[in-house]
Amino acid sequence: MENGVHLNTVLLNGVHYTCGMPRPESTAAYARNSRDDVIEAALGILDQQGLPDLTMRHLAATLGIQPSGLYWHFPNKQALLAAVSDRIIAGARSVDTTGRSWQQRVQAEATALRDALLAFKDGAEVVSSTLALGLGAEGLHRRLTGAIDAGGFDEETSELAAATMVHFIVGHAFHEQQRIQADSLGAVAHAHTLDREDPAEATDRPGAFDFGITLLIAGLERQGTHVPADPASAGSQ
Amino acid sequence: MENGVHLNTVLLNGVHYTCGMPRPESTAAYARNSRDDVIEAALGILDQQGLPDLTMRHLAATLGIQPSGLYWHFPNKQALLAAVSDRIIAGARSVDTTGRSWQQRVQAEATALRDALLAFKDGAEVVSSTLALGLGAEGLHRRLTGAIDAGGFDEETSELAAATMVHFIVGHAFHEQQRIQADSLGAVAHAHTLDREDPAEATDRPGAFDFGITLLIAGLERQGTHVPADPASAGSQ
DNA sequence: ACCTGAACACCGTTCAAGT
DNA sequence: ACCTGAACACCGTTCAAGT
Repeated sequence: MENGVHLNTVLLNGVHYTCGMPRPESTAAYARNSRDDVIEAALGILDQQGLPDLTMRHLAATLGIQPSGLYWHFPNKQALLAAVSDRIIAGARSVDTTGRSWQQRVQAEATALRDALLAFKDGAEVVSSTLALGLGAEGLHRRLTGAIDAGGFDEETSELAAATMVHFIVGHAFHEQQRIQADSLGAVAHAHTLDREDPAEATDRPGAFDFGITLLIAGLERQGTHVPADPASAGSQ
Repeated sequence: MENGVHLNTVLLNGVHYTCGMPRPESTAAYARNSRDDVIEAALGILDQQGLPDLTMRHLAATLGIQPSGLYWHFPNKQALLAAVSDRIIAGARSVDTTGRSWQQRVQAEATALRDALLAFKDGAEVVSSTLALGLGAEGLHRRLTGAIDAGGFDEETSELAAATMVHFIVGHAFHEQQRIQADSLGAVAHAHTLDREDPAEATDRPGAFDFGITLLIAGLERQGTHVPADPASAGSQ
């Protein structure tokens, strides 16, 4: 793959790499990517090839640098994925609040966040791993708590309900994205092998997402503002 | 690692490997594991080392065979993990149904399933990936739909509600397990760096799980038996 | 400030062959 | 029935050094 032409090293040897100068006509021996360039390239690979192909080596090749060069921008791959996650979440469209009930607002926020996860291939999986690890992607929580707060619940209720919704939103999107991929891969292969009774198949009917969110909102409406901590729960022990 | 002593190949050369015979005193040149042995060993590694150490090579070494030997038992690693997932779910304790409301039953089933996920290190992550992929772990769905059905809901409602709960249960357990691990690793390191305001930290207070399940049950109680398909939902388009 | 070059210590999977 | 041996095509990460 190396092109045999001689590099312009003679020119480069005389450069004073005055550090402050931003992108000096890009006459450099290597790519000189910014941290943002790296994230953008990662999002590109993610969307067009998927998470399995988002390797440090592949990403580096896309940027025209060596794999080790990435470690100047990020301490490790997890940190890179956290930055990618934040970008995916930040891409969620903003919701028009004016004149809407808190229920409508929660529905709209949840849908916007789900759409953001679905906008990138394997987006839900990336965000899932990132927020399980406790890195980034707090935008999910923030927007949902904000919407629920409008219902006048106490802070604890809002946060717990938001956390419940986050798990559902991400889990549902993850599941749906995998199903899309499985369908596109095995569409022809399994086309006439359809003796369908798989319970996982029942989940993907349209409206499953809206149903879940509606269920949680209905739960909040019924609970009111009190936190259920009574021993009547048939719970853990 | 190879011990220099001579193998008992002389004895082995005379063997008629009559295929039906089960475990013939185990006088064999190699380990002769059953498929079940492999799953058991995988569960052992998972529980004591965690998912990152559950590699085909490590697993093979534990069983005393070559990595390639595993591919006689399973077509690939995903299939192995699916079998491991099924085992984890099957380990959920059974719930005493007698004289309990459907709400209590749902709570108990959900708790039993969560406990099963938490019983093995990284159990939630393994099950999460498996059921996202659409392989196995349907035990989760089955038990929850069974419990919800007792509330007299129509089949569609039961299944959608169960799917919602599955996402919450797995997501919550995943999150909690990662937090446990992060705490155990960085307990000393971050002990006096605690200027806490992380919203993810607010999630892990005890009762967050019960809250989520209670919220979903309350939602079901309010929804009754009708499926919300009216255009009043502030949903996706 | 941003990257190279080279190495280290790994992966999952295939396949012919052995017993 | 259950596994070996050897190979293929990869991984993430470190670190001294270069410009």
